[in-house]
Amino acid sequence: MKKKVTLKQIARELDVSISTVSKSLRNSLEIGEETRLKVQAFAKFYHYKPNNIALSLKNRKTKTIGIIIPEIVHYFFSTVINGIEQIANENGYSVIICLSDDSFDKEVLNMEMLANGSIDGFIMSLSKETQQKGDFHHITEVINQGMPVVMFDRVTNDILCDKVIINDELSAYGAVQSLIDKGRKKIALLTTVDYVSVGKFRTDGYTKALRDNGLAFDENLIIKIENVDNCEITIATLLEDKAFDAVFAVNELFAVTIIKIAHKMGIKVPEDLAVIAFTDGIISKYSTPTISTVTQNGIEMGNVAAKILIERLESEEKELEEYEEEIYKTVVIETHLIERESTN
Amino acid sequence: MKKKVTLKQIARELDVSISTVSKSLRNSLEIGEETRLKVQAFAKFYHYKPNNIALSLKNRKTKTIGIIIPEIVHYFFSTVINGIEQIANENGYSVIICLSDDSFDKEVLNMEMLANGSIDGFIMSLSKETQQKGDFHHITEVINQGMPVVMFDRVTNDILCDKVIINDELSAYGAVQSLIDKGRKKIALLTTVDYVSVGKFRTDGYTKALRDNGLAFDENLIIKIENVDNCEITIATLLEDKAFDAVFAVNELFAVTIIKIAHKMGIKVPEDLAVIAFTDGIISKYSTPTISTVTQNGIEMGNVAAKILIERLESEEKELEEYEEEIYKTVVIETHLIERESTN
DNA sequence: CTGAAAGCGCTTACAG
DNA sequence: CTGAAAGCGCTTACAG
Repeated sequence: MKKKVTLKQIARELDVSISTVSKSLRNSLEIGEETRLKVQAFAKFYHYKPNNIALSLKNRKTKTIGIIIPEIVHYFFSTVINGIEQIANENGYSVIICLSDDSFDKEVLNMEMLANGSIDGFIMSLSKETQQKGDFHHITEVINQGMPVVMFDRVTNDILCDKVIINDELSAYGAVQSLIDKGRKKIALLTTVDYVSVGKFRTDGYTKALRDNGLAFDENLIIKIENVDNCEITIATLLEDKAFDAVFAVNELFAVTIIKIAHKMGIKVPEDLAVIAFTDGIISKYSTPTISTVTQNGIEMGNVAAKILIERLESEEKELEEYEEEIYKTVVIETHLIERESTN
Repeated sequence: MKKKVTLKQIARELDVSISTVSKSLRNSLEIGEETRLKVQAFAKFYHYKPNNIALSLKNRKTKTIGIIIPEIVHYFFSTVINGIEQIANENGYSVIICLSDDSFDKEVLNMEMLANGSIDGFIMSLSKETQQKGDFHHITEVINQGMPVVMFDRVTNDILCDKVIINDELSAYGAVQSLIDKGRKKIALLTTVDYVSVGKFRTDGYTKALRDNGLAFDENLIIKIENVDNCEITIATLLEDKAFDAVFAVNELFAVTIIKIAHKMGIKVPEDLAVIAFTDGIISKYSTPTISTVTQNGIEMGNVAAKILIERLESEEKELEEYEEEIYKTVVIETHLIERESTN
């Protein structure tokens, strides 16, 4: 068990000062070539690597990014993490991930934990509960301390910071329009209870598309699902009545659920019922029939979020404390429609 | 922009020494009550929180766990992370996650990066490439430095450390047996090229189940898939010949693929073809028909892995360097069969 | 060309 | 009861 070697040990071993070792390893020309090479050879032999923690303390930056997301077992979020990780690694950053489990308290706790020096900046997506409460003090606080925050997907207008989002309303509009273009007239909306920002915007897009196309808006065709495992009867009743010939689901889980119910009832998708879903994931790709979706490019969201954060981090170094007004940007990532079997 | 407050600032403000502040905040009875309360009140008011990095450096432990996995966009691994995170948080640890992308080089890089003081111990699952190469020097090195490693799922016998696995062979055996119990005679195996340890074990279980039941082993019924997007013809040909009436797939992606091909050809699942898959995930649950699977309880694997690691971390503190032989354990997590529509 | 000193933010054994 | 000192592992401005 050979413990990691430190500058101190190398110094003692080689009978020089710690400063000399440090400078040699950083290739300072202050140090004579002979000594420098000797130290470097020795360090290499013992696999010397500087201690990250010591560097962090000294430099007052950790070269790590904190990510806080509601859920990791969720294709979209995993995808975003992938995107962040990619850019982070390219720039010599690590990522430390905390899950809020959609709980306000966990989100606060995790942020406080990470904010105490462990990371240089945050990339986060709000928990449902946080959106519900509308309490963002923990985020304000972190920002006030000078730690940059980039929000993605589930963001809020109440916080001034960089944001990476998609245009939920417009994308929903496009999805519904595509159904209309295929001649569907009675389009239902399968949505959640609406305190989550994105759910609301998607509903808005749906409503607008109907209106712009002169289609009647029918309150009864807005189906709010609280619990997926428990919505079969409601949906079955509506299907029974042939109340609609197409459905726009705000997520793929809802989409596959209605497809399965329809299947059981002998209703054919897409012939009798066209289905389109928001958020492209694993389910849509492998469902039978495969499901048309609006893709949220998670990788790209992650990439962009990481780039913005890192840029801010690195620029801070120079213009330290220049009191120009902070100018935050909101980047809108393009979505697009993937047409699959469910809309034929 | 009020930067985080430090002990030093509090000390200056209150005109006492840094030591006094530190002790007061840690409630040392060395300090007089009056001073202690005064300091505490002040600290509270300014939201003082100790700097994690400084603590890490001082204590020579970071209270964070490094996780290295091949892929995060993969239900099983996300699930394990969830399990780890849960236990970690309960014990005041954070997790820092790195992805190897199934690349040996990235795995090595990430390990070296984290090993330089950023974390106290590893939980990891080997990348495919690492398993292929059989090169584990990076892991040995970390262990030699005294940093505990817990491996899960994709492990190797070449490294002595704690492990959390399932019994792949036995579980595969069980899955195949269940098909036999339902009267299936010609059972195909849908598998990968076999350098990944678990793939091999699952194949062994398949073979053994056939043998124990006196069923003929037919080389032609072992279908090795290199690329899922590209296997349709092979499978279709075999299906055409009615070469088999059941299939055991080593993952759910293969299972859903064969179901879709069968569906196209008018072959009924489960009537004409029963399908069972290894690893329960999102796809199996929402496929049509839903797919019977062997579940790998990722949450539990994560829980157990985290518990083992933390226990080792905390026990190290006491018996520091007691040179008793390290005794490593391998925990086998129970799997079980979830019967769904695909095996009726 | 080399090294002692100060410092990043903290803790703790030791003096007083 | 309070504080100065040493130290975790490093870097760098400053002496010599």
